[in-house]
Amino acid sequence: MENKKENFSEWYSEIIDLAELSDRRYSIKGMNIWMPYGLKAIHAIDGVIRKALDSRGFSEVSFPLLIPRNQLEVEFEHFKGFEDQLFWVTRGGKDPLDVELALRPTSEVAMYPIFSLWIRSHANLPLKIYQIVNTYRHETKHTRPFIRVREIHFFEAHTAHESYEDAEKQLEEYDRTFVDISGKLLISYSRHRRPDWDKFPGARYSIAYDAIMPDGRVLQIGTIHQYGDNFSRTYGIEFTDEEGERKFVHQTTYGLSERLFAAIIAQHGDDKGLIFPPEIAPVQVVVVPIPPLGKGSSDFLSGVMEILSTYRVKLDDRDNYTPGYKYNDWEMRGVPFRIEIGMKEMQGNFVTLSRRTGGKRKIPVKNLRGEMEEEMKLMEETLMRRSRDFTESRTISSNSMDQVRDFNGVATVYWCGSKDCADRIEEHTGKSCLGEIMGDTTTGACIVCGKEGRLASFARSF
RNA sequence: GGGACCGUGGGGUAGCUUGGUAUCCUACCAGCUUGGGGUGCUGGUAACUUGAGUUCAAAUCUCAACGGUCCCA
Repeated sequence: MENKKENFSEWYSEIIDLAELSDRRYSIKGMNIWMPYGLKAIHAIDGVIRKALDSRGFSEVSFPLLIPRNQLEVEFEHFKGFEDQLFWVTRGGKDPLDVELALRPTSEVAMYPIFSLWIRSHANLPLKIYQIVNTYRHETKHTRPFIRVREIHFFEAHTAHESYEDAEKQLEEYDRTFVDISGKLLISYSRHRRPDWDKFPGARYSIAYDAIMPDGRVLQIGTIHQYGDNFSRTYGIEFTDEEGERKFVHQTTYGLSERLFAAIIAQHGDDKGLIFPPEIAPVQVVVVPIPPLGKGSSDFLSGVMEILSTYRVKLDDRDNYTPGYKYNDWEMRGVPFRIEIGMKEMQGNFVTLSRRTGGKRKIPVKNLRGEMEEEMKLMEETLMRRSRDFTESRTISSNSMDQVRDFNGVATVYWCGSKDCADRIEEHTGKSCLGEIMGDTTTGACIVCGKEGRLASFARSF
């Protein structure tokens, strides 16, 4: 393996290749193949997201992929934001289409005309739906698996509310949702209110979740948007309130994507390869038999497999590979736990458990079920702590432009909020403005102009 | 948008300057061997992005297309 800290880019593409997460050899740039192992992982991530949303009253839907041009061009600001990245379907068979169809870059425009049919009265509100679908953006920049692709494995929640205040409360619920999700994926992140010039096209304002990667750059792994009534006025999404008055709904969205997977790979992996959080590991425990085993081995092995059957467990009984090869192979693939079973284990009626994060111990077979549960929890704690420590090590607060420039990571500074000052900082440091840090209430002198400002982050980003 | 570089078996590469037999590693297949941290040996399959040009002869030189990478805005 490449050294992860020294050359993240190479490490990243090498591990995706070796662990068989994604095949990049498809002939369209930025459109990769989900291989079985990678697909299992992203489906598990989907599962974590579904659980977090379903438990909060969201319902899953699925809208069509194609959006007619006329429907798209109605909301000008939104359209303009995506215009340069749209894929178009222009023909049906040999004949040109009367109305050209765009592949959704996101689904506001597909959904909202239908929202106006679904929503009649306050009794229909709040409307809370989500979908997990592919979206399409014609990226021209450097594409890389899970980070920048043209066919995106996308998650989007959409809500509609009676009032702006209700919509604001929804944003807080999204935050709690993301605490749940990131707590299972064990990734650390920070929250920023994106500057006005960088908000989602059509939004009142946008909040982003940013994760730091090993090379010090930042990856936006999630966004929440307050739309107010920007879209409902355009698409005529009205309801009758309790007083019989017609009003426009206030809307929000919440977007996540396969970039979560990228963050997991990046924040947990090491020089041996991947480390999967137990919750989403395609294989949680691998059992490696160590020959020669002798009599009774199949009973012993199947007994252990039975005890572990509540987990995603795999018995590696390939006989053309040595145990050492298998250790390295499964470690590279990020399996959290390995159980070794040889003659010694069979005679002593125990197993040897090895953690991907380091350390081995012997566990009597009769205690295995309970101990495994404990070990899973411990592993989660270890990975979460590592991820937080890592993020902390890549973050500084500073009041020196040179230090902001030279630090390889995220620098937080006081910033007055003006575009001019952000431009000055970006120019001097090569880092771009992520926006004000959410939840921080301190104030200080802007690093550029000296006026009162709030704490904001600057970093190179993907 | 501007510039630079690169396309050789599944992956990574040598060869290109000076035109002629395509190298090595890895992966894969078969067999034997081995097995508590990437066993070893033997044999085998498999490649010059595409098109045009120059030439007796092109991976190599020229032009174009397509694909990719990196840097700058």
